[in-house]
Amino acid sequence: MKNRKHSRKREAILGALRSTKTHPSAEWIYAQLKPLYPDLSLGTVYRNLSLFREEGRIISVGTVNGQERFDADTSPHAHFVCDRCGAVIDMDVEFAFDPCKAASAFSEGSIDYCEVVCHGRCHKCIE
Amino acid sequence: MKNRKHSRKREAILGALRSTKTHPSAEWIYAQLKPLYPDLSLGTVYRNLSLFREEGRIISVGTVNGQERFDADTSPHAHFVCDRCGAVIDMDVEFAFDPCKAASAFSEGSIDYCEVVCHGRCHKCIE
DNA sequence: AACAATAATAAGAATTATTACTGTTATTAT
DNA sequence: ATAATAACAGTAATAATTCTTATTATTGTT
Repeated sequence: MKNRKHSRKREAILGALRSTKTHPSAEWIYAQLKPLYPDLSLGTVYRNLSLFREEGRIISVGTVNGQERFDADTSPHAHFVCDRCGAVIDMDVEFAFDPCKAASAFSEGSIDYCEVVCHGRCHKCIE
Repeated sequence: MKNRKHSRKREAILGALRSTKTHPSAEWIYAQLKPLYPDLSLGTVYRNLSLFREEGRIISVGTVNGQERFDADTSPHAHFVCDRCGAVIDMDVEFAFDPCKAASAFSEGSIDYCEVVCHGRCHKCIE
């Protein structure tokens, strides 16, 4: 969009997010990449994640335990959050509706996108 | 439930949340009550909101601009968030489904509750 | 009413996630 | 090549929330 220059680290950040389905935090991505890019700065991770989100290349899944979680899969799909361990899991459940369409009757504003987040306990935490 | 003593301030905090449909933050509730209870502490608001949530008497609507937002209406209903001004509005839209039921097929954990949040721009911000 | 037991609170320090700033480096265009 | 500027590291700053401790309020019991 803007005069954006190429950057190896930026690529790596997006790549790291795309390589996982764990919906990680900025901190997690930083920890993953730090060994590969020893002079990587946490601020760079935050800044680039913000850029990606502004561009619509990634989405925010919301905040879990005070940390924002991201997803490189921008297709509409629901998420499950384990309120005990903080895991965020994609829900392959087929929702029999599209929240955005269902909400088109909403008269108090214009809707860009919708999130569906279910909370509970994951398998590992139930046992 | 517990050995919980009665407290005027705790009542006031819940009352303040119940008195509005703006889904306020802890800070907002604090600002509302401070004139009435000059020795009210922000920490008290946070602590009691946490208690209410643990008891299921209120719900968290999520984080908007870094601040958690609360709702005293615990019945399942969707929310709209204006990404420009941060307003949180109840959606009276009748969802033609119950996310919790729709998600009962989810096999990776047990679901306690679901949230549906739509993002966009409110009327005031569109003009 | 006085009293002990203990829950609730105020105040502020501490923690933690995120953002802003500054000087340097890397990338692109000329 | 070199000039223009985006991107960066490193650090400082900010802001929301939680934690700690001494004090106060509430409740049940004399």
